[in-house]
Amino acid sequence: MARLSDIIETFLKTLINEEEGSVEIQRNELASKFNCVPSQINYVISTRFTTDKGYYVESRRGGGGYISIKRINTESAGDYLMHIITSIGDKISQHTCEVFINNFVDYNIIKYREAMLMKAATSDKVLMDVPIDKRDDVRATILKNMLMGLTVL
Amino acid sequence: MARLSDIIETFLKTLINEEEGSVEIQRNELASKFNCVPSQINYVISTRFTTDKGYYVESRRGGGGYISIKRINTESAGDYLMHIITSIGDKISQHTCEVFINNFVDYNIIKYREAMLMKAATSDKVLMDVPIDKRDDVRATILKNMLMGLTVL
DNA sequence: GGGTTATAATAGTCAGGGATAGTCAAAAAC
DNA sequence: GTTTTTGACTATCCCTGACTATTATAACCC
Repeated sequence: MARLSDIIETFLKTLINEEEGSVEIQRNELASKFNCVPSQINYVISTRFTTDKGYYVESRRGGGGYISIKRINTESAGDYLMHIITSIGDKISQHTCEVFINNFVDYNIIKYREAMLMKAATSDKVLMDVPIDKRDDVRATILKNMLMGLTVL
Repeated sequence: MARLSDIIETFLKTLINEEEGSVEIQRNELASKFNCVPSQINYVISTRFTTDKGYYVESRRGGGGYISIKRINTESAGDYLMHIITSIGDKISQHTCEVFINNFVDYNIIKYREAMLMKAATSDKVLMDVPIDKRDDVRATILKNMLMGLTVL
């Protein structure tokens, strides 16, 4: 019962690693390789290869069309973190928060144990005593403050 | 006749033992195995597989959704951490919290960066939006949950 | 040849259906 | 009175397909 979208995601990420950061595909070709409708490729890309997750996607229609995916260069983790910090608004849901944290791990910005700490500090479970209308605010504050702490190092 | 929730609890714990610490289930499937409504699975998990009891739960909805339960590793530093966790009361001031964290670093339980994260997540600055009479409770919860996270592995 | 138009070859969008899991409060059981 | 059980309602995720948009190239006309 493996989800096809996950398989395609993994396939693309492997390709990106092999190609050192970028890959160019043809939508229909990839779709037929995985026996799915072409639009599922769009679905995978729009849910897994977003800017927030550190990817840059370009495409072109018509004859010789293509989709190219590039991993954003994260040489200076500090800059990337600052970018993320400023992009986080005043509120953030637990889910979105986890997505961010998982990405930091993917990009080797934080370690697994650090991710566990961050998730533990921003889970709904931990914020039970915070009024529900304030919960996402507190979470955003905690997350941003932890990230700020990392940029200092 | 034992209560159904207890039976399901035992079943899951047996599975976790067989699978060496973790198990992945489908909510509806498990519910139909025990002839109960799916939400009873949620009840069992939220009452028997809590962080306090040493479990870590993740899930995903939609096609191919699942619920995964992991038992927290209680070996090595885990025992010491568990001891600390139980010694922390329901409330803790920012100052006491920092003393704890500094000690963890001194005793090589956590690294410097991890300490930064923990302090960032438990500072008064970050808990501004939490009603003052709840602040020390939330801080204690966050601290304990972060420490629990470290015992997972 | 140069410009215009038709055709084929792509990719994008969006709304809907099905498959899960989550929440919450009432009812039932203990 | 507390814990367990239930079910209606909600939220989320994946997959599909019809319809649209864009691009390159071939065909056509002058």
